[in-house]
Amino acid sequence: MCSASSDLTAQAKIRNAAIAHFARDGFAKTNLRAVAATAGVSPGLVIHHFGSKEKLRSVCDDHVLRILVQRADNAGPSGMQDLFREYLSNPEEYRLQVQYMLRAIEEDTPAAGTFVDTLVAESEQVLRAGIADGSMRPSSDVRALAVLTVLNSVATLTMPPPLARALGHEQFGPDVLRRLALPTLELYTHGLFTDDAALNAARAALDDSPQEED
Amino acid sequence: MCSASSDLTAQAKIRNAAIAHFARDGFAKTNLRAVAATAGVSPGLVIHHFGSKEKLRSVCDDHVLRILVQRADNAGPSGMQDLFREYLSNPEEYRLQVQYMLRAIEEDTPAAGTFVDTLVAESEQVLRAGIADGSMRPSSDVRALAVLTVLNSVATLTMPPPLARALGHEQFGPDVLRRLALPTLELYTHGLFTDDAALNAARAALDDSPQEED
DNA sequence: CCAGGCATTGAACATCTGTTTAGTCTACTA
DNA sequence: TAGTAGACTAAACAGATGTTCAATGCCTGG
Repeated sequence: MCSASSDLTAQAKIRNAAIAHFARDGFAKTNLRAVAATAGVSPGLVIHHFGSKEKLRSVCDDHVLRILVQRADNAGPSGMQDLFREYLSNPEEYRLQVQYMLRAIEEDTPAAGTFVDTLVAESEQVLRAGIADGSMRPSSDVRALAVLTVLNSVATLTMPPPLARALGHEQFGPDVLRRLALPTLELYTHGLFTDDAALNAARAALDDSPQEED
Repeated sequence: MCSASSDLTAQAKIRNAAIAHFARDGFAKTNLRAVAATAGVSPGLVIHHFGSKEKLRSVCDDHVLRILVQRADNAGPSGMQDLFREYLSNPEEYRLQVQYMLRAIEEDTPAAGTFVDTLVAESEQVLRAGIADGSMRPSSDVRALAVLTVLNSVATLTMPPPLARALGHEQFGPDVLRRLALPTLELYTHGLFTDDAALNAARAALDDSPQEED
């Protein structure tokens, strides 16, 4: 849509280039000269417009955050499911933003914090609704379950290359996601264990040492 | 046990310092001067003994890998369960090594690749055994399920700070692990959904777009 | 047309960091 | 005792990188 780089202001070109580089290589490994090069400007202009590499990062954070929460709001409160669906159906642009935010989560950026909070809150809301209407099983700790589902979703989208290779793919992508979809849904529908042995053992173990000892 | 740094050779002190720094800050953000400082030697000596920062990394990789697989072998082939148990019961030392290896997985190091392959293979073996003796439900894709369980386990141990904070903790640690244990076991025992709607929908969706059938 | 401000650049600067080098000290050996 | 090899250090080197600066071009308001 708005990918004609000539139409964009230099600030926007720099920001987009930075988002791409930060998403692909991470913040530390990205240097401003490379960002300036893909933006088609001089290194000095980056500083002139954004002040410093760190401020550039925070601008990118806010920009991606705003786009993602806006999309999430448009798509309705179905939690992480949307992330997957959009990831599968959408072109490069959205993948880039998701990848950027996942990087930001790893590097513990403020914007990533609010993004995660949003995801967890939505997920918890979905879980409580599902439990209320009987489509989901009650849980002993809905909050923890929400964190768990978000964690597993984020982990899937950030799947490290070694694990992707264990499935026969060079790196994570739509193919891997499709391959994992069925086992994941099977797990979420029927569970894995056929009896309560492991669960009861865990309950007993947690009762033994209810607090932390270190 | 062997933490009296005076007893160690300079090579070992440098290696241990490097492992600690790589585990805490990652490879890129770690500089040799910091490693040399915590090892109590000069920067030049690091190069003198290891040749380069990259070779130092590979030595650390192999060292940690050897320790971890040795522990895994001692504990028997119960897959990731051991990682958690040892993580919970053991002092700093083991946590450091696990953290180091998780960093290596993110950065896609050769040693991390073999470590992941070991985990996935063990996990798949455990799953097939469980399915055979009836303690686990059959899966449409055992290999993918093995990757999924390893992925979720690794994700839990590498839980990013924003998600840990969503549970009220400053960062990941034994407390968070204990908090997640019960919901995880509940999920693995009973599943989450009360009917097959989502599962059947996914099956239908995957039949619609059978991208590749390798 | 002019003046001033803004975008932009190329070069320079300062720092960080991996690495090299020359030299010192120590320990062992003949 | 003398010599040699290796551990070790301090200093310097070289490249990368974030940032600054002076200068140039461009556009706009007066």
